[in-house]
Amino acid sequence: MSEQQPPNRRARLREQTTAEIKATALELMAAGGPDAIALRAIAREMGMTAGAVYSYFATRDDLVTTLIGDVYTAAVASAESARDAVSDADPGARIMAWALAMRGWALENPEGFRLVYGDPVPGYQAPEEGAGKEAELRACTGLLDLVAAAWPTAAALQSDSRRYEWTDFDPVLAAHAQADFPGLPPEALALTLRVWGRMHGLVALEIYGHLRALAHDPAAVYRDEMEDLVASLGLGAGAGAETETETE
Amino acid sequence: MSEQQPPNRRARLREQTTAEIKATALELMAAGGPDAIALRAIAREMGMTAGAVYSYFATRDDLVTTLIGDVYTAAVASAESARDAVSDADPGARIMAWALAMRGWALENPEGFRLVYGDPVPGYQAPEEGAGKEAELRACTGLLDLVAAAWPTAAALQSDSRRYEWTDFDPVLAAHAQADFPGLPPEALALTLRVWGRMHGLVALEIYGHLRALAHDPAAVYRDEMEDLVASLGLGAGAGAETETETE
DNA sequence: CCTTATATTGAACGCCGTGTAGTAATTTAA
DNA sequence: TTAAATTACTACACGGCGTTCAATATAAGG
Repeated sequence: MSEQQPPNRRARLREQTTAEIKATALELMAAGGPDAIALRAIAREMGMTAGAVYSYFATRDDLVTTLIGDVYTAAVASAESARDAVSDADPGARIMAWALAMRGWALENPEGFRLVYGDPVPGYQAPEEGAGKEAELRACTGLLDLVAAAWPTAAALQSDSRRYEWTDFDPVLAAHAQADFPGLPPEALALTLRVWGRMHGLVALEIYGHLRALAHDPAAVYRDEMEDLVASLGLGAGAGAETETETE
Repeated sequence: MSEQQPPNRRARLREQTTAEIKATALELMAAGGPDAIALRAIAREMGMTAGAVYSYFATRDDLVTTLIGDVYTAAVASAESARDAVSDADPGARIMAWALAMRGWALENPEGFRLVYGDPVPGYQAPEEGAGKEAELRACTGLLDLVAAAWPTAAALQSDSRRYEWTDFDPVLAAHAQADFPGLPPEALALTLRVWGRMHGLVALEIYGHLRALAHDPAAVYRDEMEDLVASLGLGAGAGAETETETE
């Protein structure tokens, strides 16, 4: 019970209660979907009144925004670590690792996926900036790293019918690309977004229940698709892809 | 005002009111998203009481299910007609037509897309069968037709690392494939689902606002991705792909 | 005409997010 | 230490939601 942090005891209690609110909200979400994130239910669960929550979050949407930032950040972090567990020498395997990590996270936290990539909650409007936006940018830069590593082999395989400019993209993302990968053309950024979409599509269909009724082993279909993606970048899947496929 | 149909005048009134409820629901949805589909709001708009709607739909979820069926069916029909407006002789262009029609529909009816492919409404659970399921199957068979037409050139480009059986897929879809395309292997069905996912991914990201902040011309990115898809099936985009790209 | 089925109303219940006034506790300043 | 200000919280109210139910009006069929 000895206080070690300089800040007030009050501030520590506040931080603790804030964390409990978020944790309770995530529990409710895991149990009943993003719609179950109700201030009254959270307060009830915590033995508080609904109004008390307003001392911590000005509105329910503020809480949801915070949760999106947390969940999204955790998802991206897990994808990053999965990717970095594979050697730089095998860019194809690194892409596979990222893709499988993202799908694995989505299957383990389907409600989190809905929260981040769907309509989180009735009437919610995502803010222009914040932790969620940062996590999204971090996801894109993570993918950009992968695409940049593949670019030497992928460039020749791209159709050159359409040209892009750096100004076609988000300034922050474009600046990051130019700074970290000098010589990389803006077309690589377009390819990054396409890769993102390709990784996202099957997972979104699966999480929202459109795939499970049609295919008994969505994991195999997804793996096939990702192998085709890696091949389309002129890379081999490498030896790192020898993992399970029938798992759920 | 002369009755021509044998059914009761009452039955006709019922049908008419049912249609008005659905139309009002779609208006509300277009204005405020799927969450705006509220029985009380519909009734208010129609000068009724909320309870009266229960004579037509046993529950709000029943209404939503009906709407999903209608909207999904309309979307698939528009994709089919766009596809069939292109000659059989150019399978690649037919695929492009389908993809662009689906994306166009999604951009014109973003709330409809959310209704069909997202969480339509708090706590909604999609039924196992019904018009929505039929529309989904129709979408898949429509895509299967496209993939089957591409199979002669696409087969050789597929990785043969993974084999599928017909029993890996929905029985109805598998039966349709075997009946309509004798000689087509089950791997083509897996490819169909992968194509579906690839067409869906970027659109889903765009509709839910993840792409607009990052790329100023999502249409160009999507078109690139679809051209790559067509090429990956061993097809050329053909002459039919010469349409606008900067449009919104 | 009379009985039966159906459409509709109005009120109620229990959820929800949100605001407000008042109260108790803690922090800060004097 | 005491007084003032900030903060956390409760209790209550408002309007909206889906849903149920008893009562009532209307049309259908015999």
